[in-house]
Amino acid sequence: MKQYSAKFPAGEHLACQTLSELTLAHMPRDGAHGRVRRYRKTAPIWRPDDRADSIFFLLSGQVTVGTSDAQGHEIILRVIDAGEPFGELCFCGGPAEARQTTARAGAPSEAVEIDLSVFMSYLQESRDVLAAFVFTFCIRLADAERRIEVLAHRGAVDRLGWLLVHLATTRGQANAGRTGEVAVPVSHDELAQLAAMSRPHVTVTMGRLRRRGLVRYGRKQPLFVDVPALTAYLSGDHREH
Amino acid sequence: MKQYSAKFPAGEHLACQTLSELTLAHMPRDGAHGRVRRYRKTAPIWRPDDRADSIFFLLSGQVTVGTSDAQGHEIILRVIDAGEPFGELCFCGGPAEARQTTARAGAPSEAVEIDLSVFMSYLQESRDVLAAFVFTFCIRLADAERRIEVLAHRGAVDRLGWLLVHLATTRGQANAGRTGEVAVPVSHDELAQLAAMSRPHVTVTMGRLRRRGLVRYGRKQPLFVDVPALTAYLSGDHREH
DNA sequence: GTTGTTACGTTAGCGAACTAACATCATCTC
DNA sequence: GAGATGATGTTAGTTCGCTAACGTAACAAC
Repeated sequence: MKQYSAKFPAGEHLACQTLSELTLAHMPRDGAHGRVRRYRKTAPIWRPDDRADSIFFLLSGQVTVGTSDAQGHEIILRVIDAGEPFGELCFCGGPAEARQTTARAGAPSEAVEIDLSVFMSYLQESRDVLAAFVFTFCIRLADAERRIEVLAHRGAVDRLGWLLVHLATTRGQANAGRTGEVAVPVSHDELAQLAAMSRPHVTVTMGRLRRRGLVRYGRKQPLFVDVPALTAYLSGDHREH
Repeated sequence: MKQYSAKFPAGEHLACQTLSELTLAHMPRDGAHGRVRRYRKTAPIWRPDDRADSIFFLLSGQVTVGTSDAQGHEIILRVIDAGEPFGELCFCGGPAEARQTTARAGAPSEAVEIDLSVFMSYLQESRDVLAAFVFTFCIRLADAERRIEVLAHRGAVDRLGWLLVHLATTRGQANAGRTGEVAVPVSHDELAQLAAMSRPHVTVTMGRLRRRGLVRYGRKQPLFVDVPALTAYLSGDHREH
């Protein structure tokens, strides 16, 4: 549960030394019966019309799942990091359904593809695997609902600000620098696709947050988010003057 | 799987006479050990700071789960209809976490509340119950990602239009009238909270869709959505003139 | 070391959506 | 039926964010 360790500390959980996210380690013989595939950067892994009849585990690299609207705007639904499963929504649709989305390698990547029917038979064999699958779904649903919450904010400062808080708590890594600061490796373009705004407006809005000292970044420096300060700023009435 | 019957016809699914959404019928002795609670319209069921240490099943009525931002805008994350479980995100957070959201009765409602620890022991007892739980999560994750997709559209016509398509395929009931038309019982105010726009602008935008014959409604008549026509309109380049 | 590439930075002008306020229509309550 | 309530309809004026275009900084390839 690496990406959620900040929000869901293992120690506080119910009774769950067994509760963990689904990984390739849950598959028998380390994923035998799966096909290992390699993808170049920007290469598509599935397309909207492809059949949803398999589930993937990302071995290395990064994958984004998203769609694009009629005007050609690409939007990111979810980012997958190494070790995580993706394409898992085939579970409730069945192999006759289409993916509807596009998955694309955001960096050179390797993934194992397992047929849905094979995967389902794995699920039958162990309650632990099934429980891990539930846990993964639960975390992703919580994540998706937070994204809905973020996107529901009108106003660029709020939407982008809450997005940064969300990213910092899920994908960020604590920084050796000032306390509260978290490094978030993300480009303005990716932020635009996550916050559903234009890239130039992301730059303008980020500049506004930077001038207030809520984030820190530069042409060479990666992005640092001061989560407590940003949260306080967004929660308060920052509409004055 | 009532609300998804249109999208996920049972016949086409893998091997799943057993695959169904989690309902109170999956709980032993029809939910003994659960507390039945009654709520008046608009009464809160949980608040953001409440502990997430129980799961609910809605017996009758309707519940909305949502949040409100710093400006006081209420936004709806999800709508729960009779028979469905809610508050299930406690599963991955554990009982020490807060709900973060607000659940509110949208109509006079009855619900069964089951302690998380009791519920977890129910999950241990049957693989079918666990599988149903996975299925419910999977459907809700798919639903949440479609909501993200909807909210990522800029422009009121697109956002509201795709929201109506989404609602029609999930909550709508086929109409005896023209084919393709689906009745969707929803107010402009609720649409505003779902699409993250102001209520007046919803009315203006709905009027625009009505003039084009894509939806049909009136002061007394409920809302009918012409799904194929609306989908075609939104998919095409309707930017001309 | 010039060129291509990628990401961040900036601006002008325009169209879109919000706020705030009020009008209309139907239903419910007494 | 006289209000009260709640939902839809409408508008004026202002703010906001988009498009489109271009500028700048860092880096890689050769």
